[in-house]
Amino acid sequence: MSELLTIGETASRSGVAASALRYYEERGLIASVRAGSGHRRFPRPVLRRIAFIVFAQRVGLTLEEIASELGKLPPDRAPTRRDWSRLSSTWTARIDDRIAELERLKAGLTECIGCGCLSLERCRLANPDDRAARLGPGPRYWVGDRPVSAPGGAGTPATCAQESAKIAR
Amino acid sequence: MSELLTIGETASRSGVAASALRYYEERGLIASVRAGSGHRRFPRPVLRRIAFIVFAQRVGLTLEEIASELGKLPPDRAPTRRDWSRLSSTWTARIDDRIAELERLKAGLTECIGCGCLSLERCRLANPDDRAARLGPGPRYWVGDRPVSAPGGAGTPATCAQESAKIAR
DNA sequence: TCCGCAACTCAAGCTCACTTGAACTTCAGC
DNA sequence: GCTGAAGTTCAAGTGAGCTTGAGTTGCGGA
Repeated sequence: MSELLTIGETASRSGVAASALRYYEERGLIASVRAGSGHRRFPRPVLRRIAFIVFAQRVGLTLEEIASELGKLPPDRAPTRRDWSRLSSTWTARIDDRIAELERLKAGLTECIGCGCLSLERCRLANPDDRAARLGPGPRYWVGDRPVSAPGGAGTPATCAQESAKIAR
Repeated sequence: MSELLTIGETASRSGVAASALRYYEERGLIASVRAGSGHRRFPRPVLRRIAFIVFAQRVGLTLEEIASELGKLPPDRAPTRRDWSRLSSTWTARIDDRIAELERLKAGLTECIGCGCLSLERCRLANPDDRAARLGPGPRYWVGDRPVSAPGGAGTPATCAQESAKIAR
C-alpha cells in the first residue's frame, strides 16, 4: 500500500463515496495532489480528516462549520492527537444541549401530549430555535433548542391546565 | 372567537406559517372546510393536530411518518387524550436511541478523537445507519444509529490501538 | 492491441419541507 | 364605492449534501 491513495481506495477505506470525496475537495475540506494524468491522489493522512468529517456530521455540524474547524489545524505540520482533540472539545456542550432537549421531549410525551395540552405558543417542548428555526426555505433539521425564559415561568413550561385553557379558547 | 378559524388566525395561533398549513393540507395532514368564497376555514381542533405535527417533527419524524401516525386516529369521533398519547407512546424508544448515540459520540470525543484512532470502518461512533444512511441523494439528517455487531467485537468498538494500526496501514 | 474498469469534468437531479412570486379574488372597514 | 389586507392557485425556487449521467480519457492485464 503506497503513500498516495486513489480516490477509489480512499472511498473504500473511508466508507465515503468517491463522489462525496470530490465534493469535499471542492468545498475545501480535504486536498489531493494530482497524478500526471489528472487523477487525484490522496495522501494517507486525509483518511483521518475524512473520519473527523463524518464524526462531526454525526454530532450535527454542517460542512461549513466543519470546514472552519478544520481550518484551525496547523497548516505547517501534521496535526497531533492534541490538535484533533482540541477541535472537538467544544462539542460536548452541544451534545449536552441535544440530550437535554430529547429528555424534555420525552417528558412531554407523557406530560403534554398525554394530558392533551400541547400548546405551541408557550410549551417549550415544541419551541423551535437554533438551526431548526433558521429563516428561509429548506428542510428543518431536527435540533435541540434552548430554554426560553417566559414571564413568570422562569424557564418552566406553563401547566397543562393553563395551556389547555389557552389553546381551546 | 368562532368555531372556524381562517388560515391567518390558525397560523398566528399555532406559530406555523400559512404557507406551511396549506402544504400540510395538501399532504393530507390537516383538513379544512371551505367558505363559499373558497377560503379555508379550519375547525378549532386542527390546532391540536398542528401541535402534534410540530412536536413529532422535533422528535425526528418525517411528514410522511406523521401522516401515517395521524391516520391512526379514529375517523368517526374527536380524538381523546388517550388517543393522542397512544400515538406518541412508541416514540420513547426512538428518543432513547438518539440519546444513546449522543452519549456514544460524547464518549468518542475523548476516547476516539482524543487518542487519534478515528476509524470509520468499525468504530461504531461514526457508523451511519437509519435515515442518515438512506440511499439516494438529499441531505443527511443527523440521526441515531444502532450498534453494529462486528465479528469478535459483539457490538464493542475495536480498541483505539487496533484502529490506529488499521487506519495507518 | 484490445478490453474493461477506474477516473476525469461538468451539468443536472434529488429529497425534504417548505417559501416565494405572479396573477387574481374576497372581505372588512370607512 | 373604495381601499388595503388577506385569501386563492400554481409554478418555481431554496439549501444541504450529495448522486447521477453524459461524454471522455487513462491504466493494467491478457
